[in-house]
Amino acid sequence: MVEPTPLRSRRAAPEVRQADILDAALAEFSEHGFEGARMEDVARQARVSKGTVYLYYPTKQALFEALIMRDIAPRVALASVFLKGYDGPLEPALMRIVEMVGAAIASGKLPVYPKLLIAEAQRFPALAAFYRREVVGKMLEGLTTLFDRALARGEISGTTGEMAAHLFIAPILKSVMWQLVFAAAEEVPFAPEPYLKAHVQLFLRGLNHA
Amino acid sequence: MVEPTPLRSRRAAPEVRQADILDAALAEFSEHGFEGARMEDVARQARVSKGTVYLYYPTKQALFEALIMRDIAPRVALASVFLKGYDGPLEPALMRIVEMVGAAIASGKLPVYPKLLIAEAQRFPALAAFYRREVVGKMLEGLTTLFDRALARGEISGTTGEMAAHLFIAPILKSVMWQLVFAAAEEVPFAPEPYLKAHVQLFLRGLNHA
Amino acid sequence: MVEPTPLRSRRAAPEVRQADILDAALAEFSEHGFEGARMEDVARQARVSKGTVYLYYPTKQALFEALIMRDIAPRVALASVFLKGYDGPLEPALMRIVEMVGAAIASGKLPVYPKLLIAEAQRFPALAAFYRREVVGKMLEGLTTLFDRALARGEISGTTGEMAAHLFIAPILKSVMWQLVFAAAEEVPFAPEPYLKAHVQLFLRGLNHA
Amino acid sequence: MVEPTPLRSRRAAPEVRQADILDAALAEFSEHGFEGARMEDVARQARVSKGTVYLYYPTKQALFEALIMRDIAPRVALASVFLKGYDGPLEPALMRIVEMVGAAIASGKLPVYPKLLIAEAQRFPALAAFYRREVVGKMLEGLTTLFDRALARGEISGTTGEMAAHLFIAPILKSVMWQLVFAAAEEVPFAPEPYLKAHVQLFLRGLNHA
DNA sequence: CATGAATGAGGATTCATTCAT
DNA sequence: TATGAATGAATCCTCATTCAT
Repeated sequence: MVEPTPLRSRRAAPEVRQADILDAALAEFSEHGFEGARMEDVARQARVSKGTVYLYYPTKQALFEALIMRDIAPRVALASVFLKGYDGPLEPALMRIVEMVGAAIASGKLPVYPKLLIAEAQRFPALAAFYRREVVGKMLEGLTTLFDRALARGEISGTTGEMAAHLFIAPILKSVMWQLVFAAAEEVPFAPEPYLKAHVQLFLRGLNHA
Repeated sequence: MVEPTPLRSRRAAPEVRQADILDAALAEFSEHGFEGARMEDVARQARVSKGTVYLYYPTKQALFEALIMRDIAPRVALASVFLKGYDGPLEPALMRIVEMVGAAIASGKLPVYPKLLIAEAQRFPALAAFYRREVVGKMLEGLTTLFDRALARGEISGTTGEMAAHLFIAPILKSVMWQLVFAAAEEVPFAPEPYLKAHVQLFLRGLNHA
Repeated sequence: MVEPTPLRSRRAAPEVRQADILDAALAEFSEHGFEGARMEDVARQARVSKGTVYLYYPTKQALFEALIMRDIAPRVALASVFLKGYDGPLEPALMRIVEMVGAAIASGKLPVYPKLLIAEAQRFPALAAFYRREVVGKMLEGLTTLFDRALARGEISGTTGEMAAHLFIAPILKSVMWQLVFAAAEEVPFAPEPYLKAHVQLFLRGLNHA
Repeated sequence: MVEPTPLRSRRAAPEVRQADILDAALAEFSEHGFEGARMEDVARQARVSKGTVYLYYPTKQALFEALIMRDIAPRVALASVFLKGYDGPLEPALMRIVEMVGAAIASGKLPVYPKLLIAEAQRFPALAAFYRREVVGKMLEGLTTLFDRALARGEISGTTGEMAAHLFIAPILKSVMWQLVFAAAEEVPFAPEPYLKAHVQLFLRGLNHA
């Protein structure tokens, strides 16, 4: 007598469902943090039942980790390939990087992963370690290679490639955090693009850029 | 029905109790974040009963806010006085600042407030606004004054005081976050002192420091 | 972390569970009043878990209101139909009414709603208004119709139908309250039947009943 | 160093304090019922400390009982003396009674004891018994005497004095409850005076009043 | 595979009562 | 006597997780 009215065609491919679930999880974790996110809301937003979420991800923590894994690996791979393959002059590369970050911030599609990681690192040391190794590590490696080559070419001088990499990313991190934390509280929003471009210029000058 | 077993002499000065409670709250919020912290644990760590915590702070959120307020006001005042009163050469001032940050990181007594703020900003917009205005704003003001004077003296050039202030703090923020997020995950801990000193030197060179 | 021990077969019809829960709520509210009733006890008595109660009734107040609604609507409808459809002589109708009340009191199955309403009216003005309108109002309407017809027939005289209705119910209310309040305190229980029958006779004589 | 600023002269006579406390208790119990009333609010309203309340009344229940005792004894005594001493014609006496009740209702100073009793009788059987015996019992005794004398005089007939007493008070009880429960919910407030006067007339006619 | 009703441990908050001062 | 800070048992409600269907 009861006629179930599936909200979607009864069988979407499992990959599709998993993607929906992770999308929903991203939205919920972003908005409420790990503790604050409710599995029920994830399920509803993914248009599946609570049980289905548990079918693919046995715990809330597993869902969180899967989310991080999914979204980060391809981006890191892309960036890493770009950085390691690049052998041109430094300035355009750095400019391109900060332009991408600036555009991401401006578009409002800023990934909330850094914020989530900062907030939840203590709760999930394994996750922090993973992020440190696979994300931050890979990115720093790529940047270090970039700067090492520039040093070898004599394009810059006065530090090591690794140090340069660490120094270079600091204002990027600051811009991202600023946006994530203070966006709502700022009367006059702090524009990241001019800031990041000034950073590149000052940074290169500091490195005796030819 | 109630059989009280005083955990300590019935009368410590209320200020002492409040301080104990806030200390305990700092520890618990730092370790578990806002959601994860349990009022019961705060009470236990402060060696008072749950009821006593509520005697002074009517809600968990009020406790959180009181904590932020207590620890931040005096530090900001101190730093602000120093920065606005200072009129000497730039380099020693910047070095002193990064040395203090480096020492704080090394001592393990790093304040967790930035991390807490980043994690909870969305939940407490008012708190984020307060922090933006009273802490970050005051510090940036002080630094802006510092750089403006150096610009006026011709000690540096090529940017504005405000931009310089924003650029200067980025690696400090990165160091602090790095420590708070990755400390446990690092095989070889990233030493902040050399990094911050290199930052100052590169930064000043970038500003055409005389 | 959760180890469910189903207290009954996992699937009773939801209507059955809701009925069980409302039955349990009636018992608990009757015995302890609104504040005194514990959701846990309601759940235990309904042989479901606390969570299940909240599944159907999101708050204690919602449970209370649902309870009132469930039990009152059908009774009022029945009584109202009877009263409005009746067009015979007055005395047998009034006698039948007081006999039903007397039987309810004697059977111990006296509905506690009037008592609950009196106790909680201040806390739930909306509920009091509902009760006034849907229960008391409908009953008085029915009785008013009854007396108006008797007046029109010349069977009684000397007042209005509405006044007669209000006067007629007073001893019924008193009997019910008496039972609910003093039942346990009475050495010699006050028998409601003779009282209510005397009421009808005296009442009709007062109305110049032919 | 701390200079206590007593809210009143340090030592008011204990009787005065007790009276203040009971006044406050009446207000709080009336508004919130037994469970809902908070000892702290009673203390604040009586302008004493919580400890002082407990000095005179060891528990909340004791306070509640003391309150009932204080306010009821004298009123009952007064009414009882009046009723037992009265030997005049019935109608003026009954009219005087209903006028007093009507005035009390109209003045808004309706005593909330009946409502409190109804709400809390189950929780405090001893209190219900006391009320039944000392208040209701004494009042009914007085009324019974009144009606018995009228019967003896042949002023009325057709029932017993006790039955008449019970029947007479029903509309009074109804009026009081009506006011306490429905006052806020009524668009057109039900006026008790005409109702009660109609009651007396109909009641006496029913008793074959000469 | 998918569902969603059911579970119950957990945690924030309240408040009657105590007792050192 | 009088105070009010301190206590902690009690209770409402939430939500991650389970499992019968």
